[in-house]
Amino acid sequence: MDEPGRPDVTDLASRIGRVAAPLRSQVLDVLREAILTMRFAPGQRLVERELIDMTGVSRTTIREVLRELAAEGLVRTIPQKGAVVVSLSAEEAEELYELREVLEAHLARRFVAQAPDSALVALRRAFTRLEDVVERGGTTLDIVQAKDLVYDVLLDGAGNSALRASLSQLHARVTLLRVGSLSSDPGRPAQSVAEMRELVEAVEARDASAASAAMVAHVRAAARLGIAAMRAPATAR
Amino acid sequence: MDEPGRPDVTDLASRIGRVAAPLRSQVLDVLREAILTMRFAPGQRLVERELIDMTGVSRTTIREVLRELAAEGLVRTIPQKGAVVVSLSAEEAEELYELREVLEAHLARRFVAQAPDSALVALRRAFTRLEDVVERGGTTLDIVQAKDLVYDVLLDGAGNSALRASLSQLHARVTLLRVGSLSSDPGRPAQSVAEMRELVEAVEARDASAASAAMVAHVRAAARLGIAAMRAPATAR
DNA sequence: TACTGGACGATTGTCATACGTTCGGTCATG
DNA sequence: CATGACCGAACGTATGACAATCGTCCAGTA
Repeated sequence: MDEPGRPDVTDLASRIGRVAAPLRSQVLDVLREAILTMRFAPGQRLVERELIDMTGVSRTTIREVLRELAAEGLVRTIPQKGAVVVSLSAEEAEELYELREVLEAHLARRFVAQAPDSALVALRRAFTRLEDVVERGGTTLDIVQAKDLVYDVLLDGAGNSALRASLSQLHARVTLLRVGSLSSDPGRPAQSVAEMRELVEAVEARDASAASAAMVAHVRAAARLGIAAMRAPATAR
Repeated sequence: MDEPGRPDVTDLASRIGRVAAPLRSQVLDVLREAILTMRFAPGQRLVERELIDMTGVSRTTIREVLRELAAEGLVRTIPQKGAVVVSLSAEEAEELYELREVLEAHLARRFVAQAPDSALVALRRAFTRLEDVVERGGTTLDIVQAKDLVYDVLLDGAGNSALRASLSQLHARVTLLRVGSLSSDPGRPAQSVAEMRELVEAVEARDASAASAAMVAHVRAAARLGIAAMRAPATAR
């Protein structure tokens, strides 16, 4: 793949070409972020006019972004009423966690089966970072980010972009609960780290079944808390 | 479910409310259909102006639809160049089939585990229909539709809408190959039916493992042909 | 008082138009 | 033949407009 004597053109292209980031995608990122960090609460209406004032872009752009968010499953578009931030029912939450279980179990297997050694190193590094953040009591946001990084490494190593796409979408939707579940129980982050340690060690031992099992255990634990936390506060509907 | 003495309000609502089907969603359906039936070939550019002339709707609407198609993974939007019908590389095809394998194996298990008897009946009926269509040599489109019906029953019975959403998206993307793989080999449809018969019988025997295995076998067989067919004609890229 | 009916404002759905920017190809020129 | 200026096509974004719809408030009536 590499041509040693020549400068890496690909890298140049990615650096130069991207100065012109489509305005639309920037807005998309901002709004997605706002939803996932609960700056927009589930159930909240996203009125076009307000988004326009908020972002400074035209209605055209806003509307296109809302379509994308809808297709990603982060907002629901009610005819003649507009976009509303998705709020999950307990049932839907269970369904999502069930899917995560299946996909992440596969992710673990895939990673063990075919990740190069460099990916193992990266995984250990990302996990250590997660440990650090949790130990020194980072904010929920910090923890989530560190965790996302771990997943990122896993997805890279698994080398299946379709899996990445599906899981990313799933994670985004589950995140609408995860913030709640992580912050609800002070002991959860540490527990979560312990679960991931199981995973990392199984992976390093190249034990696919153990890794898969550890991942399933992790998702199940998250699911238990996530769903419990959601049944309790009775999110109106 | 039925209240014999009273008119069915739900039905009325679904009949009346839907007269005002958002124009946008109609266009979305039409374009999606056109892509999945290869009326738009993979790699083909979708020029906004042409779509406008073709559908009679405004550019605004067309663009919003294109955003949704992009988020669904059916078109790719190249900055400053516009929408292009996705064309899968052999690698991506393999990734998609791998995912299908995982998700459909789970689908089979879920169905066995929790589908009500009525779903079993529906499954048998849908499968019989598929048999019929294949036996009397229906068109590729007929076969695909009959098969989609089988999957629909399976997804209904599994009762996980998130799984349905993920698999639907996957199927849509795989369909960009499937038409080719089904029509390439005259014996394939019959073989495919045989594989599904395994599945149906395993399901009827309430044997989750067998059902899952049958499903995996089915997907693998489809994958083998689909990928082979795609490496052969060298789809330009 | 409670209910019906209608007016009104807010917001979405859709359209038409406009303009700067970028990409790709043509064509003249050295 | 290669280079660079030129030009048209198409996209990205913005603006303004108007009908249709939904929710709400208010007045009139039983």
